[in-house]
Amino acid sequence: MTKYEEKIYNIINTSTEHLTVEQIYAELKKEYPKVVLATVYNNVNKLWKARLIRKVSIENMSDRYDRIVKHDHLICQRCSKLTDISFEDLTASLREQMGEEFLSYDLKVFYICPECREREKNRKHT
Amino acid sequence: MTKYEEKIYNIINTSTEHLTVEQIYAELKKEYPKVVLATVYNNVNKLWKARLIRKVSIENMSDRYDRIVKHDHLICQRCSKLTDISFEDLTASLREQMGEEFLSYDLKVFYICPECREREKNRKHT
DNA sequence: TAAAAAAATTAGAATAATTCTAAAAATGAG
DNA sequence: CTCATTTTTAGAATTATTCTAATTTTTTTA
Repeated sequence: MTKYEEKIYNIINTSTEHLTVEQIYAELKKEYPKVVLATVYNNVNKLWKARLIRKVSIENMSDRYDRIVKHDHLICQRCSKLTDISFEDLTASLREQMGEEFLSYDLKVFYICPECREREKNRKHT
Repeated sequence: MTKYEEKIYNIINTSTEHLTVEQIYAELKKEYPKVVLATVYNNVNKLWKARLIRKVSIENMSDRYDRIVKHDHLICQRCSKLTDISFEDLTASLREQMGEEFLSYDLKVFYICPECREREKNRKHT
């Protein structure tokens, strides 16, 4: 692992958020001010291909990078806020339904977050 | 519904594939050669906001548009081929796990398609 | 139905996201 | 240390998408 690769890996793994390439770039610059955006692209792709990080694609948002530890995602349909959550593991059920071909799955659950819910409730009253 | 909106809606709903904006544009041009790409963007966004079509985002692929009818997606980890599939409905289980806040979910299942499986098997033998 | 208002479409510029290329720098093996 | 390999850099190129303002089409209404 090169120094940038390692640092980028650490940034992603210690963050509680789901970072975009731009955010990783901003973070990386604090330690290495001369680094260039293409380096971030190169390294996140390398890490992703090596399955050391996860890429999260959501409609109308740029890709985000996340720890590999298995978990699901909760997305607010109003503000697009993205939160980690763990639902009951579906592996057994999916393997049963589709056999040995099964590799992995990605589950996104949509809801309206408490903040947006509150905001909408207030709007209705006025 | 405007003529373009309707036609785009029909293209998406009668296709067995998962179309990109470019593919919809190409198809639409057959009937309306003067149409412009921005019109496709305008209309798919309008349809998507009205929840009349579905947007499918997968890592490293441009967004695709799909019929709204509830189904899951199967994605080959080798060739990225995207297929429709229906797994056991998770609504009840998710509602039980997270309560009334639950709105909907999106499940993607990864596997290696028969063609890629075959190709890899052959490669191993040589 | 004609004129006015509203909505949709167009062309093309602008922006954003990502990849590519070739040169320079860093690393590593012998 | 020296040559070969890998990584990084800078910036151009490409792709995807949005925006703007003018034009066209559709709808409303007097």
